[in-house]
Amino acid sequence: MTVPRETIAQRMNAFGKACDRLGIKVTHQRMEIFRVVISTEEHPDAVTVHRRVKKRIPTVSLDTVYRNLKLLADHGLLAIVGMSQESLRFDGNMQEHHHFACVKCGLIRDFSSGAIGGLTMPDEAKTFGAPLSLHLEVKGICATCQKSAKGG
Amino acid sequence: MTVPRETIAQRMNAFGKACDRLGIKVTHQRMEIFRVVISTEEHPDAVTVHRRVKKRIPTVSLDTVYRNLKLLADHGLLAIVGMSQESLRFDGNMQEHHHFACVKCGLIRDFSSGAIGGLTMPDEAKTFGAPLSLHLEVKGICATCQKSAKGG
DNA sequence: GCACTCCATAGGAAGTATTCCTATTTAACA
DNA sequence: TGTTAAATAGGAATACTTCCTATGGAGTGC
Repeated sequence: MTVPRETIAQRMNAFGKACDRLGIKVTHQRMEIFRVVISTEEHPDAVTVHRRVKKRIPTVSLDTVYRNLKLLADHGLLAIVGMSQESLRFDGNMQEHHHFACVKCGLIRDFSSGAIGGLTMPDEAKTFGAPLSLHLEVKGICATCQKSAKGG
Repeated sequence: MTVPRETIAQRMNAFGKACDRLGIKVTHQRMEIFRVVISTEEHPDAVTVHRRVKKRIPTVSLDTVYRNLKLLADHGLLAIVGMSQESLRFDGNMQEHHHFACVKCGLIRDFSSGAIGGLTMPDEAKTFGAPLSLHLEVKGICATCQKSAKGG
């Protein structure tokens, strides 16, 4: 349930190299923020990360935590769970369906899939409690954003 | 791409009946809020819903929109997309994995699944743009919340 | 029609979450 | 060390959501 010490050490090592490769500085704050996130399986929010980083760096600001979490997510070192930076979205389609979500503009579209229609609840999900629903979440770039990227 | 007029009419009809069944009043505001959400496939946020409802009911308040969207979601007439009312969550696990999310307490846990490991991108998802990633989102009640529900 | 009751609403205030602004600090590198 | 561009702290500003409370309105019994 906890992340092994050696796994963390390995990833901290890889982190330094990744920063060099990406041309971003390896600051004390940045390292500790990354360490907090990879050291837990509980998917903390920014305020939680901030609280934990403050134990080592009491003056770290919340803005720095946000800035770095987003930067690291942009570079693929972390992931943002759920809809990124969006407000709540509402869906009037109550039939079983899946989602395509554009990571650029936040567009969300429903689809249903013949091939995936008969998806069954994986046993692994049952170990956490009682599953209620199951759907696919596809992230990608929507056609509109693809076009505007070419244009720009 | 747009929702057919008759589908909307049918669902508005069913909406009235559902409200009666649930013992909640069919107010003008509530009807228009519902109508806005079922009339589009774009998964609007609360502010967008508010803006559209105001075209018909200029004095409608944002609070009313929020209150009703949540009420209708609670009763299963609408769905909330993504993590409900939560702040951003960060994930240090960059291997392919799926999520179990507790709808009560917001707990999120990763799992990987042998059975679902070889999931392939459904063709339907490609019609919206370029898919980048694919994962399962399981919603349910975690073991802890199950226990406390029994206790209470 | 009138009073009563309860649910729903408007509008603004309050509470969170996130981002912006800018003077200062610091990592990286010669 | 000195230089420089990137990064930071801390507070202000913004955005999103919920709370508070007086008011409104539908249904019920009279």
